[in-house]
Amino acid sequence: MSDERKLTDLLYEEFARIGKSLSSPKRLEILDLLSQGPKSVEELSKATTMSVANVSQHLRTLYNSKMVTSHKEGNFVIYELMDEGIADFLETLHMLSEKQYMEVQQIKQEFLNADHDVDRISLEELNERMDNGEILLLDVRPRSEYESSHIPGAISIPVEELEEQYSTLPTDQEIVAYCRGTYCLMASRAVELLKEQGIYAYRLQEGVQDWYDYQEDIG
Amino acid sequence: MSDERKLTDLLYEEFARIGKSLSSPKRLEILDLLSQGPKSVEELSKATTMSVANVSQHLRTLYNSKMVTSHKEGNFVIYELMDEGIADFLETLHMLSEKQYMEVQQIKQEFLNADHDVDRISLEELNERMDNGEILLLDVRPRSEYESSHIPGAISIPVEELEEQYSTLPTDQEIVAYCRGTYCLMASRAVELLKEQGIYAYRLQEGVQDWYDYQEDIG
DNA sequence: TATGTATTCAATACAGTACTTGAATAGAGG
DNA sequence: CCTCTATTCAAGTACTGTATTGAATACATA
Repeated sequence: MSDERKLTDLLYEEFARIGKSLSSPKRLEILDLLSQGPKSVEELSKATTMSVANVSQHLRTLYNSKMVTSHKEGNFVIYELMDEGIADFLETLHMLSEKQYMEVQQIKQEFLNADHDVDRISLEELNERMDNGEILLLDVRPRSEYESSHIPGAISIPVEELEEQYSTLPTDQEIVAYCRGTYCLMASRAVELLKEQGIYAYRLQEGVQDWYDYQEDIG
Repeated sequence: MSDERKLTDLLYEEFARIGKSLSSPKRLEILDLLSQGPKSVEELSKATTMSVANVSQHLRTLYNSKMVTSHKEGNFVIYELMDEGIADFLETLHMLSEKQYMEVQQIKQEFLNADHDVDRISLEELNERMDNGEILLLDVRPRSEYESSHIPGAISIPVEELEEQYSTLPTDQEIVAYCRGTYCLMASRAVELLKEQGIYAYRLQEGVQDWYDYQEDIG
C-alpha cells in the first residue's frame, strides 16, 4: 500500500473521530445539554434519564475525542464543551437534519402541538417591547445555565422555583418565558403554571444562542 | 416513560443519522470525493482502493440517511451529494478536526513534506498575476470534476494526460497547477512532471471551494 | 433476443459499541 | 482519620457495523 494511501487513511481516521462522537443519540443529547452550560455527571444523568455509569462512559469517549473537558469542583466533576465551535457545529447539524429529514419536522410539530394553548412571541416583537419596558423576560432554565449565558435583561427563575415566586412578579408588565429552544418544554410549562394563577404569559420559541444569532443578523 | 422523553429520543435518533454517516473514515472519504463532483461506484472504488461491493454498501447507508442521491447514466449509477450544505458541513468538520487534533496538523505537515521541492503560490498572488495574464492555471483533476466546477480561467488537463500535452503549453506564461486541496497530491505530481521537462511550475495548495470561499472573503 | 458490464444483494465472519451491574477509587468535609 | 458521595472502572452480554465473498440482477448495447 502506498504512502499516500496510508496517510489518507490516517487522516480520515482522525476526521471520523468527530463523526463517531456524533453517531450516538445519547451523546448528541449530552452535547446539546452541555451547549447550555457546564454540568456534572449526575445532572446529565438526570436530564437524559441514563444511568450515571453510562453517562460517565459516554463522557469518556467524548473526552477522548476532545469534544469536552472537565475539572473538579468539590465533590463533582464538571464537564463542558471543549470549544465554542462545537456548539456551532451542533447547531449546523440540527439545521441540516431539519432540512433533510421530514421526520424531524414532524417531531418539531409535535413539540409545538404539545402546548397548543401557549402563545408565542417572535424575537422581533420581543426586542421592540423589551426596549419599551413592557415585558419581563424570564429565563426558566436551571440557574447554572442562566449564569453561564442568558439573554440580556432576563431574570432567572427556574421552573421548579416558579411557584414560590408568584408574588414577586410585577403586574404592570407582560411576562415572557424562554428556555433551551424549540425542543424544550420548560418555558411552556412555566407559561401554563402562570396561566393557572391568572397571570397572562407568552413563551419565546427560541433559545439563548438563537437570540444572539438574531442580533447578529439584524446588525 | 414520558411522552416528552419519547419525542426527545426520536429526535436525537434522527440527528444521529447524520452522525452515523460521518462515523466511518471510508464514508467520509467517499463524501469528500463526491464534494468534487458526481461519480460512479467504480470511480469511487478506484479512488478509495475499496472493493466495489463495499463502496456500494457504504453508498446505500449514505443514501438511506439522505446524504447522497443517485441516477443512472448508461450502464453507470452516478452518485452525488444530496445538497450543497453537506459539502459545507464536511468543510466545517475538517476545520474542527484541524483545530482540535494535533494529529491532523501532523498529517497535513507530512503532505507538505511529501513534495518539499514543489513551490507554492498563495491565493492572493494567484489573483493578481492571473489578472495580468502572467499565469496559466491548470486544473489537473479528472475532467468530470473540472466540468462539475473549477476556478474561472483554469484549463483542464488531468495529470494522466499531462505528458501528451507538453507541446501545447505556452512558454510565455508561468504554470500553476491545482487539484482537490491540501490533502491531494495530484497537483504536486503535475509540477514534478513539468519540472522534469524543464518547464517551471508552481502548485496552488487550495482547492476549488477554498478559492470561492476566498473570493467571498475579500468581497 | 443475447451478451456483457456495472451494480446490488445475501450470507458470513469479525470487530467494535452500548448498556447493565456491582465493585473500586478519590477526595471533600466533618 | 474516617465517612460519605460522586465518579470511574471492569466484566459480561447483547447488539450494531464493516468488510469479504460469490451469486444475482438490471439494463444498455449489439
